[in-house]
Amino acid sequence: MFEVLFAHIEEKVTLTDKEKLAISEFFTFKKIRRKQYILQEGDICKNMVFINKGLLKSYRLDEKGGEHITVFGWEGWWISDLKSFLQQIPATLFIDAVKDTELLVISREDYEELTLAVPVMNRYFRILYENSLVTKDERLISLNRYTAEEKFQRLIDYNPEMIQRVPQHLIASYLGLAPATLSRIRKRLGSGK
Amino acid sequence: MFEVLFAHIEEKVTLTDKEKLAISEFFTFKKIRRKQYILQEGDICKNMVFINKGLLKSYRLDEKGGEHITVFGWEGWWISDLKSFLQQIPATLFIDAVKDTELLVISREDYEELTLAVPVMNRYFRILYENSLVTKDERLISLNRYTAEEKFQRLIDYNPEMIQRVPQHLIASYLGLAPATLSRIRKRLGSGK
DNA sequence: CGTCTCGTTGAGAGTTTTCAATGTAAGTGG
DNA sequence: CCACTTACATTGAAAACTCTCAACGAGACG
Repeated sequence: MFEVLFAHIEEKVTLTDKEKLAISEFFTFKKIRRKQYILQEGDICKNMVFINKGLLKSYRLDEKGGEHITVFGWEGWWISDLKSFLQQIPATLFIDAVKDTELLVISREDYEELTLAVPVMNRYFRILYENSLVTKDERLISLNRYTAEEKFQRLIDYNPEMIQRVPQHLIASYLGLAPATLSRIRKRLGSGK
Repeated sequence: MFEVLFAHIEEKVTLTDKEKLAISEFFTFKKIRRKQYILQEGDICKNMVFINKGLLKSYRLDEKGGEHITVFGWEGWWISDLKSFLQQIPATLFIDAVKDTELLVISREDYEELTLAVPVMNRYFRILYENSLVTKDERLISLNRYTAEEKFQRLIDYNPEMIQRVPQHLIASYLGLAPATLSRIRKRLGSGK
């Protein structure tokens, strides 16, 4: 049940069996169905979630009900509304399942406890966040001032896995494009896949 | 010389005098002039930089020489090309001084050493990166699918300090807008300041 | 005083969106 | 297994937005 998580942690730091045991006791296993929410705007984000299997999306709704995806999560990724989770203030994001998904869940208090009980987890989360920052930086650069076509081309170049896993209209939302625009771009690029 | 840095760290974790001494030995103080680079595209980013005083910008140049600002840094902020710094690969960013600036500099090796020598710094950097992630998330949401006017309005609402500190054409670059567009928006908003 | 830097403004060009219609695939319930 | 509904991609045409290019003016600085 914890294999995916431990494998992910051990890419970054070394764990003893004792630490693994300690870590495992902070998490709860959970299955959720397609379309099920794990967080809605206005909720306090009580949990950080590690994805064992499946596909989630986090997004914001605008005034007109339009969905703007901030992040996808699949096997081996963490997902949450970090701001809401860390500061325990109302969330601005929704998170729900694109398909049936298996999760490992840790609460805010347990997250803090975990870093105290297993100090090497500070190091793990530090490295995890470093990597996230790098990813987000690249995404920021992509979104800022690239044309629609360039954004999509960069996704193909740097994140081809997403194109295979995620339906096109969700990719459009992720790139900040109208679905119609993305469709036209793909035609122009010769169905760039 | 280290007051600003220690104050910043102590907002997040507690330091003993011994730890402060240890920390201080990893940093080098440096002054740089307006327009001076601390990093250019293609360099390996050797240092992470804490800003004591002044104003820096980090940016990317496009094919036509256009400058796209990713981040500003002033008193109490860290700046670097994190990807280049952590992985020791060529930088994609430029970083230079908007005005004369004072820095505390730490090298890649010393950064790693520091987290080993003063373990509480793992906690500090973890929290620092958590906060950065929250900021970047909000920036991503802003850039993605908001109109120019909404982007600027959100900057006023959420980051008014930047508007006071940073010249308008650099703000335009930061928001991914042409300077002319930002000027027109301000007129529309009644010189929104 | 001359040079730069920076902000403003106008007009036309280009990109992307919106709205609507169409076709197809997939999913659901009888 | 069929009929019905929903979800998704495609396409066209017009509208909306932002950019580019260019000119101009004001202020800072040496």
